[in-house]
Amino acid sequence: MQERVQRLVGDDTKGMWVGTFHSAFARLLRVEGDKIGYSEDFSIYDTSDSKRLIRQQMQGRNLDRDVVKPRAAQRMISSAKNEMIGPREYAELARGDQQEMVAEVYPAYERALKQANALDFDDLLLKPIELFEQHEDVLEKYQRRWTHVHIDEYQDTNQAQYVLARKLAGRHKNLCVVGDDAQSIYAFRGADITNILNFEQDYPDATTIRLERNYRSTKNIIRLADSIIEKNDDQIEKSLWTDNVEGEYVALMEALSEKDEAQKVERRIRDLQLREGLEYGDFAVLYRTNAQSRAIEEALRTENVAYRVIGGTSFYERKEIKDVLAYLKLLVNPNDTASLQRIINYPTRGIGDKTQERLQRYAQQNNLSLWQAVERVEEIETLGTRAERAVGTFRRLIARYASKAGTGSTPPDELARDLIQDAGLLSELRKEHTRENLQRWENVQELISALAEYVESTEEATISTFLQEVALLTDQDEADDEGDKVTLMTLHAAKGTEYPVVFVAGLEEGLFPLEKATQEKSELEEERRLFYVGVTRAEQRLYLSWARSRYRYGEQQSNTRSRFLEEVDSDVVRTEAGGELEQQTDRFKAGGAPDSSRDYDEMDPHYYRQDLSGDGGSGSSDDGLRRIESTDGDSGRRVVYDEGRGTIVPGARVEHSKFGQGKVQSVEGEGEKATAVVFFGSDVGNKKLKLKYAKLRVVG
DNA sequence: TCGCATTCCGTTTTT
DNA sequence: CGGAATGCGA
Repeated sequence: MQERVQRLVGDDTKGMWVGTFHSAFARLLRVEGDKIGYSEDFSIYDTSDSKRLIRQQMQGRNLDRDVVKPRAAQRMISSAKNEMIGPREYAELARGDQQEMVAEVYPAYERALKQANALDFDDLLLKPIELFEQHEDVLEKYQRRWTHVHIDEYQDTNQAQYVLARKLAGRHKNLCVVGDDAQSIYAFRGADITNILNFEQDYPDATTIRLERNYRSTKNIIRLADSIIEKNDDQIEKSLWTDNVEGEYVALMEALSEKDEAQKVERRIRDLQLREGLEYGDFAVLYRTNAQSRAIEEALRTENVAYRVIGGTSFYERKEIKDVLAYLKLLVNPNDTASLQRIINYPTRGIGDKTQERLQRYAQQNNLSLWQAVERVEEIETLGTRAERAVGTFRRLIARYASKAGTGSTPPDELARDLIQDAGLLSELRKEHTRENLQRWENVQELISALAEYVESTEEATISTFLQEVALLTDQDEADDEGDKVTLMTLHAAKGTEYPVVFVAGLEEGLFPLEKATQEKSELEEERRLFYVGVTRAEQRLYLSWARSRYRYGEQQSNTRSRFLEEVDSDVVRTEAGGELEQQTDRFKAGGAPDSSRDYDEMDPHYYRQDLSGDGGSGSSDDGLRRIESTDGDSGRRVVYDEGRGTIVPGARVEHSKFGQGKVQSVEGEGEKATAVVFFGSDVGNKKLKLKYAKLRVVG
């Protein structure tokens, strides 16, 4: 992309910039932030830093965490910011306990951020708007510098990005956006599809060019994609076409468990690689949630198939990395309270909860940042001598390195290495010789190397710029790791990529679409667009897979296959055996279908007598119920199928005293805790029932 | 204050 | 299941 843009613009790339909104405006704020009260060394807070700050504000004000948890509060505040609703306006709009409490925390959170000289992700867009509004001249400067503005994936822009684009393009009116409403998958984080839908109204002179020819995929894949997206009511009419070949059928793979699914994927990859001469780099495995990567990784690892995982707990999200980063942030920006709290007592140095509380109280009372309180330990009367000494030692450690960093005489990587050594971080990791600790230690070394490399390769590199860049790394940045490897990622991370062979795994009700997203039409349609995004990543071959059972929350859960599979054009799909896809178009109608026993027959407990992993066994228990057990391979987890309640299985038709007849969608837990999700027709919808209480009668 | 044990709790998806 | 938050004894 960057290359292509460069070719368009020519060699004179002065003033040109390619990247995300966030990193563009973070850099802009570095230069211009002082005009609205931020020094260039501001910290960038990720979601967990924000959460930490919010939790603290709630504690400070004695707010009941049962009403709103910090995590929820963080999300609510973030959404508000995405819609450009400030604390004052929020307070006016707040309705109900939760929102009213958030209304109380929101302004305090904003003050805390300010005091920490920190910006959260949302601020990186909001503050530039503030800046442009208060300083016309700055806006003008950038309008002149960036005479043309191009925005890709415009369907994923939010309100703030919309305003920024409008402002920047305000002078030259050279704005070009590319987007596809069918690929809008970020509504949950404030992306506003109306930005793209109303573009022609907002810019009446705009020319619209429809891109309806697909150069990527085979006819079969496009037919499948079309059949998916046409189920959405909310969309712009398009007719896609391609000159590409018909191609292979789309294959549907059915597995017994997530492990089985992973193995099937792995075998298929190796098979294609050998027979079709494909490389590992030609394959992508896509899934709905990051947790699903584990099973697939395991299968690939056992067979020595090289792979890379995009996203998930990425390198920079690991605890040990965040710890080191927190030390570095503190050097650069001592008022960064979230970072200070993170490491003030890690490794433990005698500054426990009580001492921290007292520091905090002192800071609040004297309107100081936490670090400023640390600097004045001697004045804090509530502290004993032992605590005072511990805090003093810590203060001197940080101050020593901060001044070293200030003079710039020591190379940043060397400074960082010495600091974490002195702070005891390295010896903490060497304390116990476990494999995990060794890995963590290596990760820390890798971070330092990354810092060294960054300093080497970047003009005017400082620790501060490094930290700001690192905070904004995206999944896509991780992707260009070289090497011939299978790529594993979430469907969200797959946006904008393409691969000869694509697997979309985990097509099960409750997982994809996610249970939570099935109630609201708009959310279900977003899930469907996500499915659309997934299948349109494929160039040559597409595999869809689902597993009859899957571990979730450490419990085994049985599943029915995703409703999306019942919706697709079955003419282009074949099962693994080469058979046609049998769809159950009526499965969501409650009235009872002629073939409704089909699922049930397949779910007969005997079905599971087939050994899942090679070393299973069976047994019986003493409660009078016959059970079939198998031990699930290396995990040693016991899989128990309870024949006593046996008939309540996915697919079974049941009757409830209040809701009437319905169809079991999934069953979770066992014994006392067993629950089932039952669909009672479109009026009632899905209900989650405890089998212990809900007396379900099996009918038919 | 620390360290261990126990309980609790959750999963979307991400800049 | 696994990580984080809480509780308790030393």
